[in-house]
Amino acid sequence: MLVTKSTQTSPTSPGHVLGVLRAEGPLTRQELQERVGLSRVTMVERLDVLRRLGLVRATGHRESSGGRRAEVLEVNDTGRTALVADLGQSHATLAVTDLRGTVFARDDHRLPVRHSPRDVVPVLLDAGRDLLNRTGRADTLCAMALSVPGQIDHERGVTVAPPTMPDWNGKPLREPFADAFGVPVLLENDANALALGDYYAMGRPDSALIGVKVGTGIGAGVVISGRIHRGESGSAGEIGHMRIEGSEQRCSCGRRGCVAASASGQALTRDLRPTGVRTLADVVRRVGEGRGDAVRAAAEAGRLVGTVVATMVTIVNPRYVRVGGAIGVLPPFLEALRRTVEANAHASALRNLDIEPSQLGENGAFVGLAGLVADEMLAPATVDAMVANLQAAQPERT
Amino acid sequence: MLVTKSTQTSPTSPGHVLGVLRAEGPLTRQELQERVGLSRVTMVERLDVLRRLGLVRATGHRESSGGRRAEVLEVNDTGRTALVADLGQSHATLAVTDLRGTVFARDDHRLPVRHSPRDVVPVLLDAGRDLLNRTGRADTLCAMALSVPGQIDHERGVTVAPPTMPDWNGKPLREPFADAFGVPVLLENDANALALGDYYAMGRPDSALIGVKVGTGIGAGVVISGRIHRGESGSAGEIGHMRIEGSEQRCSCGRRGCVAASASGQALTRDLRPTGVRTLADVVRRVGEGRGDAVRAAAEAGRLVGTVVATMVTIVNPRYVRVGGAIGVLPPFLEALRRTVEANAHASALRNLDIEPSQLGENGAFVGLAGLVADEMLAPATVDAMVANLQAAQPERT
DNA sequence: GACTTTTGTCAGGTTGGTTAACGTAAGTTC
DNA sequence: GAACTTACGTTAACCAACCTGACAAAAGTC
Repeated sequence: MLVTKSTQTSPTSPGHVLGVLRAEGPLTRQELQERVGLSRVTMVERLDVLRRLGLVRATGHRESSGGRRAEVLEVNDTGRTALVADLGQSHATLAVTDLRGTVFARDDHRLPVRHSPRDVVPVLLDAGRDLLNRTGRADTLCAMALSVPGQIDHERGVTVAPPTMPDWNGKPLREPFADAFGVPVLLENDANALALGDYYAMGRPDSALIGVKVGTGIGAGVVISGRIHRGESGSAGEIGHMRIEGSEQRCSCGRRGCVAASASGQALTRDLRPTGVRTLADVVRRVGEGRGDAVRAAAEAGRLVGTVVATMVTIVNPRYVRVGGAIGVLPPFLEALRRTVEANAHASALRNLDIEPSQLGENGAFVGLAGLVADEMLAPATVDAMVANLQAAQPERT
Repeated sequence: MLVTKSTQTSPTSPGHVLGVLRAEGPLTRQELQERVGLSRVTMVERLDVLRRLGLVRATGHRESSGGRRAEVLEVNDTGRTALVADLGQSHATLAVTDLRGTVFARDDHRLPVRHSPRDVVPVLLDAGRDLLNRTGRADTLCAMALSVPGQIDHERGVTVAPPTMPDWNGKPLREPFADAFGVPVLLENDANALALGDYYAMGRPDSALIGVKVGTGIGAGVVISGRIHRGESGSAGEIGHMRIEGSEQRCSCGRRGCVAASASGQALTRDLRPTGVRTLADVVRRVGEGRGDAVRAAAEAGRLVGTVVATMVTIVNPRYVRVGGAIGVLPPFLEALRRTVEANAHASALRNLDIEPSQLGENGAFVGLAGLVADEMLAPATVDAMVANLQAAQPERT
């Protein structure tokens, strides 16, 4: 009898109460009442339901104002579990997290460069099951989220033309995982996931945030009003394969003159090959060691990406820019990018602008994906549906 | 007793019913019922209220399916009046419109290039009063909307640092008009107003739209989810004063190398001065006549703006680009812009892209401003407040 | 004229919230 | 420890909003 009827979410429903608590941070019952506009009696009922679902919890007390202290409530985002995975051109990383992005366990896999879903999916399924068992959190699993390079067709649940992963084009990605784990599967572009990670890590501000990822490839994600802007064909922010004027550099996507052909990790590896570089890790190491040719190459890449980011900043006028990826966080790259943005962007867009490296290191995508799961599972409509199911299961309680 | 209490808009309130009707187009009562989820009895009550407020009207009938024909209802966006004004560097145009953007009367004023609010505002007040009287629509006036070049501080209701209108910086713009006409005053950037005009003219699609305006200056507006994206300091889309690399052209804003310094109407007028051009109108005329030097200059400007628009398209991935302004609609400019975008933008962002000249000609900004007024006055919360006032005025009806 | 469909209205019932009152828990002040 | 204050939970009576069902009129078709 798990019929999830389409629940109409009213501005007084439990889901909405949870939404207010989620948006306005830890609150006492009284504060919640005022903000939602419910009576004390009804609020007790709402919170009772939410607590039975494990969605809210007490976190402490306000100071006494002469009597009993008020209990402070917050959304319980550590009780449910997400299985998240970050899939790249040469790696696949899984993690088990809670809805806040805390990583309980992770598992890194190296993959051949031209891997195919047939090889990789079974590996991910096994590794996911294993991770869930090891952490003992299999029973609280509520969703899975997966980040991949390239655009995603969210309606069909497939990746579209990932330039460097041709075998993945059009392959169904949701079904195998949904079938194996019995939970919904969310998909997101890798740069978008990273941008969301930094956004959530900032505490979900109202302001817009641009996340730039420069690793093997180049991508960006734009967070507006707390959500990734995806655009008409899901390619919003895919700045890697725009052309820069005057360049004829051949790109791995088949065209010429792309930004990624000159400024990506792949391009740097190629350009520094005469100096003995073989892998992206070599580039990173040499820049870290301060080797002149590597530093200059990173700075030039930062300048190139910076011209594009300057336009992004002028168009979107965000509060935050966060730069991640193996190349993106290198100081010479970031400094050149920052200087270029400051020289080229519209003056007033620079006034409240804050360009920093991504704060999250290796777990950036995981935090983003976990937040995506949280937004999905803690959305008013989802919560109200859970409440309806709960009450269908326990029709009368005496 | 016109106390407008802060009305909580429930998903069954009159305001919400109107919102559904507005979003889903003309509907019969039955169709509305299904979509809103109300019983017939209640829907009759809702529609009664909305009709008494003059907010819905019948527009015709469905074909009979064997019995009485169903009446088709739609939002009445012609009953209320907006006073809209478009303020530029050398002109001020007022119009009286309905909420759909139909222009009943307009009035053009030429202004000195370095005008100040002290001179212009009284002129606008007089002209506005006159227009309202002439059209006989003064009694249905519900709001005023004003578009100006430069950024707007929406909280304070002032323009911020309009580069070419220094006397307007920080001057209160809402108060004088609000006091004179006794209605709310909305402010919007001129390029944003034009973008909104084209957006509304397309029937408010779900897709994103970028509006580019190239007249005396250069600006752009980004419409996402039916709303202008304004950004952190209200300068989103202000592409005119970003720097293009390699240019040292002095700009009217005081800096060097701005896009507007090379590709705006002002820049074209300057560059073509040796050939006898004096005004922007001269440029337009000569391009229309096919004069080689003017055509080449327009095409080069289109190419320059196109490089920026290519980045915009890649970042935002919109469904529509609309190019307006005196220069923007010139075929050589538009063609060069289109070619540059198609050469430089991300391939998949080009797939569903539709680049056309702005459809609205001289009235573009008016349509945008009228739509802005409509969104404000027909918003659920506003409507519910009107209903509350109506019922406070007529407490019991027998 | 008989039938069908849409629209309006009345009346009674259900639901989901309200206020009011009481009781308990957990603090502070003297 | 007693008196007071504030927070929290529960019950009961109440009330407004919306629903269902029944009836009727209007406006079509066959």
